[in-house]
Amino acid sequence: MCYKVPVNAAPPPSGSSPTLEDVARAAGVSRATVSRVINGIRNVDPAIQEAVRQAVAATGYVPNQAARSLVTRRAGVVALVVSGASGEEPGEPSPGQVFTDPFFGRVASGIIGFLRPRGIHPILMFADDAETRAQVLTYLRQGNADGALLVSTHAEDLLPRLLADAGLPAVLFARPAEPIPISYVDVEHRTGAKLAADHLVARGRRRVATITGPPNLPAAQARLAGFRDAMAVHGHPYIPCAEGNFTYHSGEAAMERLLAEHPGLDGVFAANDVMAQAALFVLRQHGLRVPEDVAVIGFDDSSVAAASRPALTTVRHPVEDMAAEMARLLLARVDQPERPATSIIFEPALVVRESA
Amino acid sequence: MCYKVPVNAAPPPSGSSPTLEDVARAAGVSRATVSRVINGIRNVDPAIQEAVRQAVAATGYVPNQAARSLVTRRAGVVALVVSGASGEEPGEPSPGQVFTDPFFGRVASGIIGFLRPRGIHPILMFADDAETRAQVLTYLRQGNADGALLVSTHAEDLLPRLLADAGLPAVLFARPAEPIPISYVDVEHRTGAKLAADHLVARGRRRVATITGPPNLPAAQARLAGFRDAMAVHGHPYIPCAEGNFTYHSGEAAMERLLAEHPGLDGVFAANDVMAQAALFVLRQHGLRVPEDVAVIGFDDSSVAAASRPALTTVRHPVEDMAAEMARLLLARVDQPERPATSIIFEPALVVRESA
DNA sequence: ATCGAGTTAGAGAGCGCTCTCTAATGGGTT
DNA sequence: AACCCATTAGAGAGCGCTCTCTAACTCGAT
Repeated sequence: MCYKVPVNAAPPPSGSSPTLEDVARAAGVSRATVSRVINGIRNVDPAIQEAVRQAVAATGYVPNQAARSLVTRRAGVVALVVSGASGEEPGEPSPGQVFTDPFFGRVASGIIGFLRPRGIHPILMFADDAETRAQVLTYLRQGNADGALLVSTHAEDLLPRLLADAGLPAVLFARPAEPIPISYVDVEHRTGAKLAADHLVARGRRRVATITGPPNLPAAQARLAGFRDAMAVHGHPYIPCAEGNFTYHSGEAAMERLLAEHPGLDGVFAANDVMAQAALFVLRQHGLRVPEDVAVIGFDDSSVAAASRPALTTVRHPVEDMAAEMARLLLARVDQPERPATSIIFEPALVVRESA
Repeated sequence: MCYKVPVNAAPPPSGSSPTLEDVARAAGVSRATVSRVINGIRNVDPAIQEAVRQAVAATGYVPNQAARSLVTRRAGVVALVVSGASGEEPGEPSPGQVFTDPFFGRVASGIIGFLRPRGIHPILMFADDAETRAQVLTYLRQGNADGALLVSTHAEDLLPRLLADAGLPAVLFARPAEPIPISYVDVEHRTGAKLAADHLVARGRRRVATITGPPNLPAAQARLAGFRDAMAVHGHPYIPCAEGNFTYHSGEAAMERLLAEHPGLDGVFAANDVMAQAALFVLRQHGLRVPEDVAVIGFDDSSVAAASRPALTTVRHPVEDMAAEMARLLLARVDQPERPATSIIFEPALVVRESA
C-alpha cells in the first residue's frame, strides 16, 4: 500500500494559522483522518498517525477551539462564580476583598489543582446583584462555560436556585440554606465543633466561651450548635458566646466583649481561624497567656493558623479537597446531564498545635 | 410595504436551544436581519427591529458564542495569568498562596472592574514551569482567549518573552527585568520611596533604616534606590537596610536585625505594607512606641495599612487603577494587533496616617 | 419620466471542526 | 471460489453564526 505523497507539500499558510485542511494536505490524508489522530486515536494505521503528527509539527497546527466547541457543544471552560447577597446589603465584601480572604484562595487553589491537569481553566465571575446574576446565567446559556462552581458569601444567595431552575450544571461550596436540587460539597461542621469542645474539656477547661460566625450562615450556626451540644454532654449547658462575622476586627471585638463579661474564662472556640487569631491578640493585650491561662481553638486550619503566635490549634476544614471534589462533580454532571444532584460531606479533623 | 407574516409561527424548538434561524422564521425575516438587530443595528427598519426583538423574547434565543467566535475570530475572553519563576525554586508561592496575597486581590479586582461592564471575563491560569507556560501559549493560540494579562511573581519570568515572540497580545503588571517589546503598567517606585524619605526627614527623623524587598525584583530595587538617593540629598548618605521578601515573617526578621544592629533608630521605611506591619509588631514587642519612638512608613496602601494599629502611613500604589489600565491596553491591542507596545507609569502618593 | 445615489433586506458563502455514513481493503470461514 | 465481518480512510453534511454581495426599493434631481 502506498500513501499519496503530496507533490507540492503544504504551501506555507500565508496569513492566518493553519487549519485541519492544511495539515491533511501536508500529510496526504483526509481531514477526517487528521481529526482522528488529533483526538483520541481509533482505527488509524500507525504509519499514517506518524505522518499526520509530522505534518502537524511541520505546519505548526493548533486546533481552533471555537470550531470544535461549535460541533461538540462543549466549551471546555467552567465558571468559578463568587456570588454575593440576595439584596444589596452595605456590609457586602467587594470583589477585591473576597480574593484576599484566605478561604477563597484555598477554594480556587483546589479547583485549579483538579482542573489544570485536564486542560480546563476556570472563568472568574462575580455575581452580586440581579444584573450580574443574569449575566452569569446568560453566559452559561451562551455556552461560554459548561457549568458553574459557586461560592456564595451568603446563605440566601439567589443564584443557586436560578441555576437549578435553568437546568444548568452547577456545584455549590456549602449547603444552601433551603433545599435546592443542586449538588454541593460541605464539611460536617457539627462534628468539627464537637472535636474542639472535646479537646478543650480534655485539657481541663471549665469556663469556656465561643466566638460565632454570622447567624444567617448555616455553617456558622452548625458550628455553634455542635459546640453547644458537645459541651452540654460534658456538663456545661450554658456557653457564653459573642457574635462575629469571620473578620479579624469582629473577632477582636467579640473577644473584648467575652473578656468583659466573663473575666475568668479559660477556653475559647472561635468559628474560624481569623477570629481566633484576633482573640489571641486581644488575650495577649490583656496580659493573658495562651494556652496557659486561656486555651484557644480556631476552625478551618487556614494558613494563618500555623503562622500565628502561638500556633493555633484548630479544626481542619479540607477546603482544597472539597474544592477539587466540586470540580469533579461538575465535570461528571457536564458529561451526563441527566445525572442527579449529588452532594458530598467531608469529615473534619482536629489539628493540635500550641494554642490549646 | 408588508412583512411576511409567518403562517405557522415558530415551532417550539424541540430539543436544543433556538438558533438565529428559528428567530428569523418567527419574525418572518432573514437570518441576516436578525443578526443585524442583535449586534449593533445598522440600517434596519424600526418596525422590523421590534418584530425581531419580540421573536427573540418569544423563542428565548441566546446567541451561541462558539459559532460567533468561529467567524469573528474573537473569544471575548482574556487570560489572567499568574506566572512564577523561570526555574523551579523551592521558595515559590503555590497557586493557592498567591491568591491570599492582598496584592493579587487588588489586581484581580481592578481587572474585573474594568472587564465586567464590557461583558468580558478573565480566565484564571497559573504558569509555574515550562509545561504550564506552554499550556498558556497553546491556550491563546487556540483562540480560547484573545490575550493575556500577566502578573509575574518573579522578574526573570520567561513567559513575557514567550508571549512577545509569539506575537500574542499581552500586558504585564510591572516592568520586565530586561527590555521586551511588550506593554506593561507600573508605578514610579523611586518617586514613591522619595515621598517616604522626605516625610521621615520632615518629621525630624535622623536615624532611619529600611526593610527592602527581594534583590531580584526591579520594583524592590527601585524603591531602595529611590529611598537612598532621597536620604542622601537630605544629608544621610548611609542608610542601614535589611532584606525581606515581602512576607510578614521576613519583615519580622528584618526588623529584629535592624534593631539589633541599630538600637537607636527612629524611623523605618518598609518596601511594602505587610513588612511594615510586621515591623510594627516587633517594635511594640521591644517596648518602642510608634510613631513617638520610631516612625514607620510602608508601601502599597493595601488593606492592611488602614487596618493595622497604629494605622500605617504608606505610599499609595494605585494597583486597582493600574490593573484596569492593563485591561484597557490589552483590549486596545486585541482590536488593533499592529498597535505597538505601550506602557503606562503611574504616580504614587503619600498617605499619612498614624505610624509616621 | 429617467436616472443615480442612498438605503434596506435577503441570499449564500464560508469560519474550522467533528462525526456519520459509505467505500475499500484484508483475512478468515464455509 | 464465494461470502461475510471487521477494520480503516474518505466524502460530505452540517454546527450557528457573520458578512459580503446583490436585489429591491425610495427619493430627489435632472
